[in-house]
Amino acid sequence: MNTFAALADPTRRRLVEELGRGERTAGELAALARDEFGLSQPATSRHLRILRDAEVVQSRVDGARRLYTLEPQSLETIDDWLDQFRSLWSSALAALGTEVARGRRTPTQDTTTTTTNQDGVVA
Amino acid sequence: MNTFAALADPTRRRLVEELGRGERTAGELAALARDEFGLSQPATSRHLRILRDAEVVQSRVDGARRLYTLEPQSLETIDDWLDQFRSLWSSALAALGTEVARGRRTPTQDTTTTTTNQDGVVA
DNA sequence: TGCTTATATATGTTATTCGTTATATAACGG
DNA sequence: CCGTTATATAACGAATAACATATATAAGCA
Repeated sequence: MNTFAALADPTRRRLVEELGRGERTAGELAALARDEFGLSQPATSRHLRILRDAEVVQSRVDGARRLYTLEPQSLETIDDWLDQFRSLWSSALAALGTEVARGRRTPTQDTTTTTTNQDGVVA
Repeated sequence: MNTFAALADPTRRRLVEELGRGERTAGELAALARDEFGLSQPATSRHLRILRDAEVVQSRVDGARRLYTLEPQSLETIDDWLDQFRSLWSSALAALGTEVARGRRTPTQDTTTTTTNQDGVVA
């Protein structure tokens, strides 16, 4: 789960967003990072290396260029990690669950036959 | 989107996972980090501060204890960010999209009336 | 071949991160 | 009140991160 660290940097997230729209050359990505963040070409190259090492992106050679593509599986890993928390916000019961977990004794409305991950809630 | 940085550390992810199961005291979390990572109490306290600053967790005072709870909205932010990429893996067409984006001329099977984010695919 | 373009790596600097030990703060129990 | 418990902060060092400038590598082209 090195992926989180790779995405911890705003520049890298921006590069990943761009690659979400399709394949890009290193030069196109460097231009983007220069325009939006004022970064030098080597700086972007370093960011791309970090993304490559984390397998968030992949590159292939095309003559003198390097073409980068997103590796969606890496993002899916994060999505999978989030699964264990999704019940805490995705259902209508999320707010209730939060209330109860924080010690409220009288939730707004009674709810039977439900489960959440938070303590103090019916399991 | 400071959240990614907060979750970049494995110890902090573990603490968040634990808090996903319900409210915990700082001491319980410190014990967990000590047992699983060999960390000192101050080290865990620092991790908790980082999670607090990033609003991934919240704490409240209970006598001499601090009770920590997860702030699920922060995780939802990540989930929302992932939305723009989800089509790249969630559908059966994801693999096909990848193929085409990478320059394959003859996908395994024809698919009409679909859209993906990747270049070279029907929009 | 030799200049130019495209991209990566090297180097040095500064800022940040993460850990430890030591210490402060505040509540608790006798 | 005092010792103990619970937790945070201070101080410091080692490792890492991120940037710029300079340079290497290799392809493209006249």
